[in-house]
Amino acid sequence: MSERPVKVRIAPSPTGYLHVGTARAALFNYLYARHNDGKFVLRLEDTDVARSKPEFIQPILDALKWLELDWDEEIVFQSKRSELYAEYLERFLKTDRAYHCFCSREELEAERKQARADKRSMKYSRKCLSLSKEEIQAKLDAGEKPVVRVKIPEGATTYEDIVSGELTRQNEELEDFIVARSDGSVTYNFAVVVDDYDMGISHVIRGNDHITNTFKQIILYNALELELPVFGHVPMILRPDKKKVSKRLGDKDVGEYQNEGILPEAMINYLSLLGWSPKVDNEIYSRQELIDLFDTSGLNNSNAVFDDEKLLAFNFSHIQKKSDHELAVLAAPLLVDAGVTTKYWLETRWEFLRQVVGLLRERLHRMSDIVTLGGYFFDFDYTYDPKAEAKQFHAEGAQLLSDLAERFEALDQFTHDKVEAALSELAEERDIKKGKIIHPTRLAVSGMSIGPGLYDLLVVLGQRTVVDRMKKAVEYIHQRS
RNA sequence: GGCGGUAUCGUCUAGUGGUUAGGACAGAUGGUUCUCAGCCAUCAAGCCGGGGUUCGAUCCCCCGUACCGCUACCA
Repeated sequence: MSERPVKVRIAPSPTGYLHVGTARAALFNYLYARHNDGKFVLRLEDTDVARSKPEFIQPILDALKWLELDWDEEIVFQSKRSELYAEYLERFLKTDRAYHCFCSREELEAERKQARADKRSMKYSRKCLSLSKEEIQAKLDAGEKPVVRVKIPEGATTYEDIVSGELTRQNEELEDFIVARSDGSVTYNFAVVVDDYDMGISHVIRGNDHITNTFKQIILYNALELELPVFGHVPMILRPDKKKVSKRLGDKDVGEYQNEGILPEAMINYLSLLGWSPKVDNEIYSRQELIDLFDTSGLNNSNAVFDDEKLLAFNFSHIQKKSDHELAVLAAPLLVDAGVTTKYWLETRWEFLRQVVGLLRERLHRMSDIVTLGGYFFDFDYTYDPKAEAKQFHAEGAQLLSDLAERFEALDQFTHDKVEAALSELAEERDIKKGKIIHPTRLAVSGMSIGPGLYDLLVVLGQRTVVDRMKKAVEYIHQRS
C-alpha cells in the first residue's frame, strides 16, 4: 500500500437522525484527519429510495455542525453520481468477474427459504453463470432485465485491519452478490468502492458491522484493479442492555443530547473514549488535545456500552472549564425558551445573568439545569417547595422573616458581610441557630430548600427583591393560616 | 444455523510472562457547610470457565461459554 495523503470520510445514510455510533465514527475520522493534516469529507449515501428521506439530511448536518465535526470540501451525494457508477459498471462488465443473472426475486426467495430449512447459509446457486452467450442474448431480446453479479474468485481474501490486525475470509463464504440491480443502478458495495476510490479516500474507518462488506469490497477493488484504501473497523456502541444502539429501541440521537443541555465538547470527549484510549490516567480533554493525542494504536476492539451517567459527569467537567460569560451565553436562550425571562430583559442585565451562572455553575450537570435551579432569579412566579414549606413556614418562621426583612431593608449596603451580620444579629438576639432563619429565608426568596450559599444568593438577588419576596412570604403564611 | 469478532471492577478503560492489577463514572463512608451541589479523604468492587505452554500465566495457544456483528435487487 503506497503512502497517500490522508483523506477520510464519514458516510451516513439519511434514513434517520445522527446516532451516537455514527457520530463517534465521524469523530474518529475527524480526529485522524486533523491529527495528520489530512482531509475529512462527508458523503451522503442516499440511494435507498425506500428508506432515505431528504428531511433527515439537515438534522444530520446540524448534528455534525453542533459537534463541530466540520468537513472539508463539498458534500458528496451518492444519488447524484449515477453516471460515474455507470461508467465503472461498464468497466466492471468487461472483466471476467461480472456476469448477468436472470433469476427472479421469487426464485431467489425460494432458494433462500430452502437454504434456511436445510440449515445452510444462503449462497446464490450460480445458475446463471453457465448461461451461454446466445441464451443471454435471447433473454435480453425477450426484454428480460438481468442483474449483474460478481463472480467471487476461489481462495481467500486477507487484509490488514488497523484495529483488528490481519483478517481473513474464505471466499467460499461469500456469495456472488448483486452489484447492479435490474434497473441498472448499482448496489451499496459497488457504489462505496467507486466513491472511496474516486474521492481519493486513503483510510476507511467505520463500524465493525462493515467487516463483511470490506471483503466484498476488496474483491471489487481487485476486479476493477483499483488501489485499496487502508481499513480500520471500530467496535460498536451498545445500549446498557448490550444491544446495538438504535433509534427503534428509543435510543437518543445526537440532537436530543443537544436539547438536553449536553455540551458538544463533552459529547466529543466522552465519545472519543468509547473504543479508544490515550492510555494515560486522564479523561477530560479539549478538542485540540484529542486531535493532538489521537492515534489509531489507541483504538480497541471490544464493544462499549454507552453510559448516560458518565456522559453527564463529562458534561459537568466541561461546564466547569467555561467562564461565567461563556456559560451565560449558553444559559440565556434556555432561560428564554423556558419562559422565565425575555431576551431583552437579559440583554439589559447581562452582569446579573453572569452572576447567576457564577453562583450556580457547580450545580449544573446539564446546561438546562439552569432553568430549574435558577429560574427564581428571573421570575417571581414560583411556588414554594411543599415539603420545605411545611417545615419552615410556620408562625415563628413568619416572625423571623418579617423581622429580618425589616433589618435588610434598613441596610445601607447590601453586601455579603452586611447581610450575614444582620442575620447573625437576629439569631443571637433570639438565641437561635442561624439555620432557623436561613432556611425559611431561602425558601421565601427562591421557593426552594436547596441552592447556593444564602448570603451570596441574597446579594445577587438584590436588596429590593429580597425584601419584597420576604414580605410576600410573610403575607402568604398569614393568609394560609 | 453458517461465518467472523470480542471477553479486566456494575459501566468506560490502562496494564504486564513475575505488579499491592492502575484510573474514571456510578456506589458507600467521613470531613467542609445554612441546605443542595461541589470539593477533599477513605472504602468496596474486576482479570468468563476449562485445559495446555512455562519455573511462573490476567497476559501466549486450544476448547467451551457468553456477548456482538454479518448473513437483501438496504445502506
